[in-house]
Amino acid sequence: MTDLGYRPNLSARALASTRTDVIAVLVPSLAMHIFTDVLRGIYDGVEETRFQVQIGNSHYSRSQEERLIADFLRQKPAGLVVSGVDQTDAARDMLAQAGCPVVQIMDLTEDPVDRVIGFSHEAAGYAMGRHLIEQGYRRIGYMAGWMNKRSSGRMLGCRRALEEAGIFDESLVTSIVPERGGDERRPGRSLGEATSALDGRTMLRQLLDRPGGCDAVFCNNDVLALGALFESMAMGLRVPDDLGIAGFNDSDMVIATEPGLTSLRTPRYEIGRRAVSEILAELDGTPASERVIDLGSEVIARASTDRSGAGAG
Amino acid sequence: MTDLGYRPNLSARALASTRTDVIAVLVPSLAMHIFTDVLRGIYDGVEETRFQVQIGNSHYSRSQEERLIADFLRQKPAGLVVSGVDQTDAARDMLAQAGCPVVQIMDLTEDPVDRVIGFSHEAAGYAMGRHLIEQGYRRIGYMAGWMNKRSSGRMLGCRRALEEAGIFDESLVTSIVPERGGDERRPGRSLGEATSALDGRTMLRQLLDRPGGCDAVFCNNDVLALGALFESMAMGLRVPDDLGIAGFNDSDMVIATEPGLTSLRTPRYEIGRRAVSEILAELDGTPASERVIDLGSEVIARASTDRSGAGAG
DNA sequence: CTGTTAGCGCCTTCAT
DNA sequence: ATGAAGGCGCTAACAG
Repeated sequence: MTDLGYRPNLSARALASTRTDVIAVLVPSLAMHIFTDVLRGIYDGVEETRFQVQIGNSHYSRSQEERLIADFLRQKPAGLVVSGVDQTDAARDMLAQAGCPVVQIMDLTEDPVDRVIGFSHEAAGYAMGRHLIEQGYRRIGYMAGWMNKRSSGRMLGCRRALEEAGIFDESLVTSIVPERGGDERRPGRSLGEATSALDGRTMLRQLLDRPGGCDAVFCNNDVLALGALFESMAMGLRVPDDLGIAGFNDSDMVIATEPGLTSLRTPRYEIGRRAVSEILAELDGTPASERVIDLGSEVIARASTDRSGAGAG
Repeated sequence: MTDLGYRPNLSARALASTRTDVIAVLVPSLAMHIFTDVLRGIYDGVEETRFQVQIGNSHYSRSQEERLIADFLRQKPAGLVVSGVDQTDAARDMLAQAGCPVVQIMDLTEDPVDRVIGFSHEAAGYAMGRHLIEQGYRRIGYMAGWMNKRSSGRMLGCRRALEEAGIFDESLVTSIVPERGGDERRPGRSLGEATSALDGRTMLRQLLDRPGGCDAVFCNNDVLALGALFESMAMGLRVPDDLGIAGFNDSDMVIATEPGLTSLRTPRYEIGRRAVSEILAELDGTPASERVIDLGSEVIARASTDRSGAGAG
């Protein structure tokens, strides 16, 4: 087998076939580690294939997302991956007409444009709510950096669990900025910028100051949880006895905290990986799976919410 | 001004002009937050321009990097950004013949292929070494997740500072895997995977077990430093009195620890941003700056290494 | 089934 | 200055 060194010209091929080998990926942020993990899965998925990945950053703005979709579609991508299921109607229409596989990721919906791969944020929030209740916490707060459809879903799930137990208290929900149409900007800093651990410290103090205080807090991400943990230490609160702390994402940084932080493991890498494999399968004409693919999530219980006496001090 | 809605066909344009609007970016890893920040700068830099970004992941392998460069060059990119300055000779040759602006980033060299934008890791390591010495530490350890040219540079800089002070001890250097030709794999996990805070805990224990122990540790990244901090707490060591801890990168997670973690702020976002603007300038025919652009770095001293008595307990 | 040929839509050159 | 035309290298349609 001699390699003649022939390398087809991609531009010519693209022009003649009106198709490129580009898989376009739209993420709402590059600052949040959560999407970095998805991208890792996507890049690993296209490795050793002829496909290239192009990323667009919508900065959590639906209008910008709409523009990016139009731009990307112009290049006749081989496939399109978009984050979330709450696109504008115009965006949805474009996606439906894309003429290539389209995968929505990181959330679920009964009615995907083409295919959706993710997990239920509502179920995830519910599971964490249940976990905290089962550990005996009764004044459970929710701390969100700022709201979007997915983080609201988590909160709603948690709220449902608390309501079922008759212990929901509206005043124990705090966030930096509420959701507002999907085009909001967070005052003082750019939207989509990662919340910092400092926010977690601030918000924990807010929650503890509310009438009745709180004995546990479900943080919207692990960085916030880390901040809450340090604030507890600074205030002399014992975790998990005086205060339970739970995070979200189960990022690598939290597995070594002291006490270990309970968190919600989400299948970020797998979602990226799977999104690519579904696109490749669809291009091959072998779209194996269902249109709605739920990869689930899992509460990883650690010492920060362990009141059984086994792991707690 | 009426918009006729004419949208040139990018493939045809690329074919006719033998040029694309793609800026190709090569990173060694997508798992390390450090490169995510660079990418943010790059994406912000191309926003509102006609340029697209394509990312290649070399997984810290020079041979894979070489292949990716060849692949990218085939598409006649508008510009090329590569991480580091230690490419293979073949890769350097290709880059020199690229026929487009080439920017090496994240390090410095006297002899860039075209242009280099970064900071001196040696100087950064030296500065941190000096800082720890000035705070009165004498048994200073260095903890690297695993080695590459840049992390070795930091270590060498720190070493030089310690040698100048006559307190360097070879046995106080620890890492998970040594550098070995740039194509190494870390046993047990894939190379380029982020070191976890657990590694920081393990390595701190190793360092403390060495004959003579250690009274400060410079960690190769903030996640390691976080692990070291928690391990100290678990062992009942007081930071910064019994043990000084310094990290590297000054990531958002460390600014809220208790005590605050001293770290080295690096211009990651700016490097990405600047790489793009240099490419655009060169394409415009207005290559303003010098070929070697040093964006510097800065020790951010916090309580974790503060022995002045002011901030320490 | 293999071999040939006409575009794909733009850029660039050359003539006007 | 403006306009006409060839060709970039490949794919796909078609003829043999």
